[in-house]
Parts: sequence; C-alpha cells; structure tokens
Amino acid sequence: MDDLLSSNPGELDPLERQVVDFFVDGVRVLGLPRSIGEIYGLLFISQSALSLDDLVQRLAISKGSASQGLRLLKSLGAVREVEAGTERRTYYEPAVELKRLVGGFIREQIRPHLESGKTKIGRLAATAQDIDDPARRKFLGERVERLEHWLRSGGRVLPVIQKLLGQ
Amino acid sequence: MDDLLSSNPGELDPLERQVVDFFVDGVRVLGLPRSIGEIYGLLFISQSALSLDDLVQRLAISKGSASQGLRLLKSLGAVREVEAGTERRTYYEPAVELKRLVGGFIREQIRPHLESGKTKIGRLAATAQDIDDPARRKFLGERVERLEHWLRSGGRVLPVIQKLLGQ
DNA sequence: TCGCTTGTTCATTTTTTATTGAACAAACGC
DNA sequence: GCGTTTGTTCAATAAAAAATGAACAAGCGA
Repeated sequence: MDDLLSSNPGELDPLERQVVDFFVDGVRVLGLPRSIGEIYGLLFISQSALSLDDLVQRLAISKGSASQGLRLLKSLGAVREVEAGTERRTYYEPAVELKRLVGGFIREQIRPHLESGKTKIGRLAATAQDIDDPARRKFLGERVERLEHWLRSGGRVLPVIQKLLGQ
Repeated sequence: MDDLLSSNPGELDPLERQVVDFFVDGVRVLGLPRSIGEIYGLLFISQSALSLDDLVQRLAISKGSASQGLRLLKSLGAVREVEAGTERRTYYEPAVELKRLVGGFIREQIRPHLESGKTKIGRLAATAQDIDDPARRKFLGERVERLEHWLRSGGRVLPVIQKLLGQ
C-alpha cells in the first residue's frame, strides 16, 4: 500500500544513509544516543512526515527506541507532530530552524546543569567556610569564587548565543 | 615522608570529595570520562602541584588512567606542567582561567567536528546533484543549504563565545 | 463488551566506552 | 653496563549507556 513519495520498504537509499550517518555523528558530539541522530536524520531528509512505525521499519530500530527517541526530540523542540486530519496515528516532521534547535538544547540540556551547579557551589562554599586553617580557608574561598564566576559567565553567554543564531 | 600541606594518604577529605564530584559531573556534560573530572577536580582544589603518582594514590585510579587523563587535559590546555627545579618527576597544576579552558575545548573538541562536517556536507551536495527526479533534487538542495547555513552559523558563534569569556 | 491499532514503559540484553594493569620505553645515577 | 624511578601503551576487563522486545495502556469502532 505504498503511496508515491514515501513509505519505502526496509532499507535506506544511499543518500538517506549518508544523511542519517551525518546526524548520528552530529548528535554524538552533543552527547545524545545514535538513535536520536538516526530518527532526526531520516525526518530531515524526508519530504513527507513519518509515523513511528515508518521510523521503526526504515531504520530497523525497535519500537521502544523510536518512541523514546521521539519523546526526547519533542522535548528539544526538534520534531513536531503534524496535524493529520482524519488519521489516527500521528506523523512527525523535523524542526529545521537553527534557533529552535539550539534554544531547545540549551533549555533542556544546558540550563538544568547550570542550575544544579549553582546549588552545588553553594554547598561547597558552606563547607569551605568551616575549614579551620585560615590560609587553606582563604585559598578555598578563592576557588569557590572562581567557580561562581564561571557559572555567571556561562549564564551570560547563553542568551548571546541564542540571539546570534536567531534568524 | 609527608610534607606540610600536600601528599596526603589514600583518601580524599570531604571537601575534596565534594569538589571532585562536582567536576566529575561537570565533565560528563562535556562528554568526557569521569577520570578527567576527578583529576582536574583534585588539581583544582589542591594548593600545591601534584605528580602523576599523587593522583594515582589520592584518587585510587590506575597509572594508565592518570597518564591518559593528564594527556587529554594537557591537550585542552587545562593543566600545565610546573617547573620543578631539580626534581625528576613532573608536577601538574590546573589552568583556572575560563578563557583558556573554553578555548582549548573549542579548539580540540568542537572545531574538528565542524571541519569534518563541512567535508561531509560537500559529499552530500554532490550526491544530491545526481538525483534524477527534479522535485526531489530541489528539496535536497534546500536541505543541503540548510546544513551549510548551520555550520556557517556555528563557525561565526565560536569566536564570539571566546571573546565574551575572555577576561 | 471484545478485538484491533497505536504507542509507552521498563527489565533484560547488547553495544559502546572507560579503566585497568602488565609490558614496555626513557631518563637518570652509579 | 645495571638497577631504579617515572611515565606510556594497549589488549583485556569492567562499567556505563543504549537498544530491545514483551507486557501493558489507551483509544476507537463494532
């Protein structure tokens, strides 16, 4: 029951393979699993939206991987569900605007770490206060300040990045 | 043969533990192995430079890990060897300037990926040219352009990041 | 209600990545 | 030369992360 442009059989053609591999490499740099790159890559190069089952068949991955991968990609704002009038199953298409992709990554993967880092440094500062030896305590205070400076800098840079990529 | 401030026995004190754990978490975000965080963390919180053997003993890691970890950290410019007048063994101290750390990470871990990405997109563009169907070819051309745009944007943002963190 | 389709969850298995440690090299003094 | 110290390499092992797939829900129509 193939329609004209999508729903191919089991294998990827060479160009699709090339694109998928490109994204597999790309997401590894970001510390994300390969299935994420495969899914996004295939969506990126497909002219029509794909269903979870399309992804399972074309990429030869499990339903579990496809489901989890789509969830993460949705949380990053990297794929959206497409309105399919009368269809029951949902179809997905990629977000291709750099601004959105970077924004989602920063929001979901970077900011939470900056936040928890801030908390940990707070605890660290408290521990450092309790050190008896004054010279040691002074040194630790400097180091803690250094960490705080790092985080502040990080927090200031992120919006600039987003602004620069924003169009 | 302990001297006054360094060369402690086998274990880390609670504050050292806290700092080391902080960096272990930190480097995981960057996709680096935990031993990297342990080594850098201990150096960061130590008032005197440490030798490879100090790291092995204090962190209870193998000589192999310490050696490889130091190599990576040196390549990132995150630790430097300290001049030890008459000593035979070499001692290491951390680089704590954000500029240097970020610069090293970009140079060693980001730029190479941007470069290889550029190459791959070139090959992709070539493959896309050979597609027969004109509509499909047009679509692929647009996607390739999109990728090229992403990489150009990335290349433009990196220097800005470095500049903003540069002091 | 049942049966069928679509999608999610999570314990187990597989794959990937990091760590270990033994063998090796290099540098030094004697 | 030899013995000792310091550090590196890399094949084998251990640890961590991702993928699988079976069991489970949720939605829908008959």
